[in-house]
Amino acid sequence: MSVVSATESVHEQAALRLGGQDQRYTPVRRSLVTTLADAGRPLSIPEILAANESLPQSSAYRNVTALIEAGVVRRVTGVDDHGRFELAEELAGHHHHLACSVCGKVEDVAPSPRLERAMDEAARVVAEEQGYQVTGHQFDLVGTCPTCREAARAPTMPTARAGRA
Amino acid sequence: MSVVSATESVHEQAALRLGGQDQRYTPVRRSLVTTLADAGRPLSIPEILAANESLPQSSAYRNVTALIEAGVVRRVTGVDDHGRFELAEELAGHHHHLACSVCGKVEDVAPSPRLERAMDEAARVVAEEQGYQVTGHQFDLVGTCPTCREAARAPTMPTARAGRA
DNA sequence: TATTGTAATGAGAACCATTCCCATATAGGC
DNA sequence: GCCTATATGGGAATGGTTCTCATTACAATA
Repeated sequence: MSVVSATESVHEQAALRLGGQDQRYTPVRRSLVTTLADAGRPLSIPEILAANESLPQSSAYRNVTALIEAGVVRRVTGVDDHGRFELAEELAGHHHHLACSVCGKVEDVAPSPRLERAMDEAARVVAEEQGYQVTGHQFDLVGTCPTCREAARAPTMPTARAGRA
Repeated sequence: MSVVSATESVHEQAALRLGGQDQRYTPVRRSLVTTLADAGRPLSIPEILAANESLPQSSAYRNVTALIEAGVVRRVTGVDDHGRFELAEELAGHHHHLACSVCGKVEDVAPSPRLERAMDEAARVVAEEQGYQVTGHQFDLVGTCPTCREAARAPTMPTARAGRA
């Protein structure tokens, strides 16, 4: 559960975890990990494709899934139609998210000790009361990013959707 | 921002909010609100349809969207492929969620004052540091529900998906 | 270095939750 | 009752994600 921060160690960890499942750390997978590490925030598949010109969509989806199964990458639920992906906490460190409800962009937020303590306590209480085995938590802030606040004059309003997450 | 708890008031509020947008509080919409109020946890469209035998899927989606636009219903992002819906906080009260990562079911969790204070503080800090206008927060616990823990012997493992939220 | 088995790749088809379309039905206001 | 606007519901369309399959790259072994 130790947090590894140097970029090289991220690749080592990824190779190790894939190897543990008889899977290879191929160039495509390495570039995916690099892209996610460099971004420092959860990326959607379109964002990943934009950062990797020649990467086919099907390879992006397939390899992101492979990395999830190996525990290298984690799926993040955002506010728009796209799933977003980031390095697993063991590789990128524990943190939270700040999502823009207008454009869907998601930023990383550093956790505070006080908040973490309060959340752990809440998890304990709930585990007891409802009989769940609590494995993790997610704290997301929702707001409007500076860019979208700026653009708020031009009436490009956020659309209410029943739709996909 | 006052919390209305009696079921009748929920309908009054719903009618009021729809009326404010020149929309009608029709029988279909009333039954949707009743279903969500009775459930006491966020429901997916399939769950809503199961509770309303004769309701066409298209009407469920269309009216959930109408209720979202009127501020009666809120969309919740869960851990599986389905969007989930619950009454807006002004109607159902502020609370958090506990999602089962195996079957996707979501339960409501009562908030604790200490946790709320910590989260508000976190929101303030982030608003300052990143220039966002923070409009809300979401705290979700993830775990395994008693049913799925029981079933964990039979190897019906949760599937890793890049997929839809 | 040829061989062989296994996993990865990429193009496109398939899938399916969600949205859109349109003809019909219903609710209020006159 | 009539008129107009909104709601309904069946089904088609949309589009993000997943699946299929023929091909290619890799690793180990001889």
